[in-house]
Amino acid sequence: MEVTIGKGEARATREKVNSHFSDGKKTFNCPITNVLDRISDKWSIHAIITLGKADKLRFNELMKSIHGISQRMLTVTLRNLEQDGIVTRKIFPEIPPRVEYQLTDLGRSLLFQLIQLSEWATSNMDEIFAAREKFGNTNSSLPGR
Amino acid sequence: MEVTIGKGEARATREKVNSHFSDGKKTFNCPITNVLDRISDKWSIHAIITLGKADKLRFNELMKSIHGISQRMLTVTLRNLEQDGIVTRKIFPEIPPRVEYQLTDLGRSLLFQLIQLSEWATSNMDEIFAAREKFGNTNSSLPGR
DNA sequence: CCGTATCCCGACGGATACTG
DNA sequence: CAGTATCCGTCGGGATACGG
Repeated sequence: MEVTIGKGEARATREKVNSHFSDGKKTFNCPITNVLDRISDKWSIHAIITLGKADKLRFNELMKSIHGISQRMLTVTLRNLEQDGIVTRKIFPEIPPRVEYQLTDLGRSLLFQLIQLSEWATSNMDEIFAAREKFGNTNSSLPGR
Repeated sequence: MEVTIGKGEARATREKVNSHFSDGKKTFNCPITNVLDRISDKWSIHAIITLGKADKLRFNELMKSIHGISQRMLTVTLRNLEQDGIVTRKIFPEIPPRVEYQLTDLGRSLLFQLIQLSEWATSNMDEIFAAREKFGNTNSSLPGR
């Protein structure tokens, strides 16, 4: 068992959560709805982490690095991230054209959070797969989404 | 500016990312694709954090706490979380029936990550809204998804 | 090379009605 | 109370073709 949060810490954790979400106003203008839903699409996390691995990347380099993404979705994803101030888009007026994408400071601070999340996912993947199989279902990997 | 990662730390961060993602096998059996995509749906994060706030919750209590969720989607979301070993579902054979949902240890360790993410979102929401407006678009809050 | 413009399908998820 | 069952609209996102 990889989980390190003991039974006794459950209450403390709950209090910590409450202290950050009990405000009615914040619930209305919800950070999850307004911010996290934006990066919960199919490709944003991949794009951010890929950019985090390499500093600057060109469009085609991103295409090759993010396995399975289409040209259209890469464009859409990058535009959203740019709009949210998470990546910058620098155009070099050359022929053939070159465009470099790079995380902003804001983007890198988000990257830091996503790394944590990914590490969690990596550490607990086996346990989750086991749980899925135990549940009675067949194919545990490659869920439809 | 809320961002605390300095320019000089960018390289160090990149190395840290690489050390966790450079393995070809892990990229193939990708933790993001296999685990995070699962909780990237419309309601999972809300459900997990809501359960984190209250220890045990009944079905209707979750309905009331998660603003806007439908009966169907709450059921679907909880089943997925249960299947992944993130929540437990305890049925009390009474009349009227009672069902209590609670985070598992695995769920609470995930909750911890999601809190961090939410805190990030809360801290940087203003900056993101500002970036969205600056981009030239109108409504910055309440994106369609 | 780096996109945009269309077309289109499949799923996500809401609304509603019904059951143990 | 805690769900299922069904219907159905919306839109995320893939494939393809074209443009600067």
